Amino acid sequence: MSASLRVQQVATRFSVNADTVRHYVRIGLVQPGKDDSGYHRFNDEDLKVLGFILNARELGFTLDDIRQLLDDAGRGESPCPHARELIELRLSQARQKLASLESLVRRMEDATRAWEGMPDCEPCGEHICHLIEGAQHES
Amino acid sequence: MSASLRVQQVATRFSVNADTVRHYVRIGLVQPGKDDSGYHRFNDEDLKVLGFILNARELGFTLDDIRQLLDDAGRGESPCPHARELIELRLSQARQKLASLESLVRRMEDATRAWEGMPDCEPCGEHICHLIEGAQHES
DNA sequence: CTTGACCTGCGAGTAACTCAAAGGTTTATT
DNA sequence: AATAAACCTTTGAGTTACTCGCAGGTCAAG
Repeated sequence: MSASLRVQQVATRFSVNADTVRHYVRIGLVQPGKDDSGYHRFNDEDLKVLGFILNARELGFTLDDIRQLLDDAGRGESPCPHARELIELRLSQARQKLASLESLVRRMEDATRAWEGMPDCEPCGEHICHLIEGAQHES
Repeated sequence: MSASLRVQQVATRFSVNADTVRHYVRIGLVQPGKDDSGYHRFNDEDLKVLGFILNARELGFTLDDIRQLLDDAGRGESPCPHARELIELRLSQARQKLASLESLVRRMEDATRAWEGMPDCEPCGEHICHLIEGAQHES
């Protein structure tokens, strides 16, 4: 039906960088065939796989997770149980990262607020930067 | 005054991995002297620098930022103006990352909730994993 | 004098791209 | 037809901040 596409066309269709597509090809997540001159040709199946990858990526799966899910499907098994396990893991990791990022942002905001009323320090040999070295006492 | 310390002792004092300290030495952020047998010896100055590094790291500065601040101080200039600029940059980046992480977590939570009522899919050739492929329509 | 706990420098692995180099192909223009 | 622009290929390396492993040197205790 639809003609096979080359890398740039695929990338445009999915709104991603062509190098991203090439990356997935390089690590074997998608394995498009090649035409006579050695160019990759993405058929409907390849496009489906690529769409799946991008979708899963949006849900926080790692490329390694995605490889496992594709392997499951490739072996004729349902990837769903695996997907449920993995998203639980990735979600808990994402929540941890979120919490630590939130506290980082808070520290940074506290510091910038505190620094507003402070003068720049002149090199005194005592400390390297009193703004930074003083920041540890807040919060 | 205080005796010079070796890597492991320094690491313990600052509650970090010894390899982290070695990493900072390797990339030249701290430059402790060496004793006769080639072991690094951290004197008070080195400890001050290391403390500064760890402090700045807690405030979201990158190691490259920290290198610049140390260079400023090493040239006898006040690192403070630089520190104010850099933290503004890093804070805005952190906020962006936070926002995208928040939306990721939301997507993941939405997906897991939606998946609770859905059966695992049997391989049908139509899709790879309907859980994941169906997720794009939510939110 | 051997064991164990330290230390050294160096190379490589992590995640997911992104960029560049060197060269081949196709398409459009002159 | 010649040439230039816009593709494509493979491969290697750079990004961040460690972390681990290796091969081998050093030092204190039993």
